[in-house]
Amino acid sequence: MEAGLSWTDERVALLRRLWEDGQSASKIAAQLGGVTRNAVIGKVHRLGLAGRAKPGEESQSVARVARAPVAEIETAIAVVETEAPEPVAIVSHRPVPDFPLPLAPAAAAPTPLAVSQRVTIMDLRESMCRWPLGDPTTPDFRFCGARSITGLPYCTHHAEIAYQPAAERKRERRVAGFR
DNA sequence: CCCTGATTCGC
DNA sequence: GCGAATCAGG
Repeated sequence: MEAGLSWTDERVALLRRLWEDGQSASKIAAQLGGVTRNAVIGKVHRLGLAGRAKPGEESQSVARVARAPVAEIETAIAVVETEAPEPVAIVSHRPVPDFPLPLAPAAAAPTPLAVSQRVTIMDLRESMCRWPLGDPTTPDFRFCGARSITGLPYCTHHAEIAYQPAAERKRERRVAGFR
């Protein structure tokens, strides 16, 4: 689904705005969705607007130093609602509720980690837990953000919830009354 | 190791 | 035109 992502006028416009706004290529790619930072950089060059922020000089549009990150979050949300590309696809692939399940796994030790960093998609990086917290359609939507297990999209805590043994699920399903 | 942009080059 | 791979750097 949504395989036809390309540089439409809208996407190019957004790219221009964000790039000139000082966003890094990777962040722009995340907001656009469906493209990598390389693609963004490549496009930026083709558009002939490479190289902003010279290390030695600059400071002329420092007026917008404190931009509200809200706009960025909104764009991210818009993407979630419409195409839901790579970076945010995980929001829907998990049929598990976003609250701790009431089952007691033998040693009920929920893993003592620095839980709840709560980050926006802007601060979410590849090595961070992508467990969604809250409503993706509201500005307060966050991701867990804790250190994720290498190779997995979740931290140890959320991985336990996400990847439950088949046996556990069967039991739950029966309890839930299915079939 | 995390990240950044720049460039090349096969498609 | 596009973007993965690669390069160069912080």
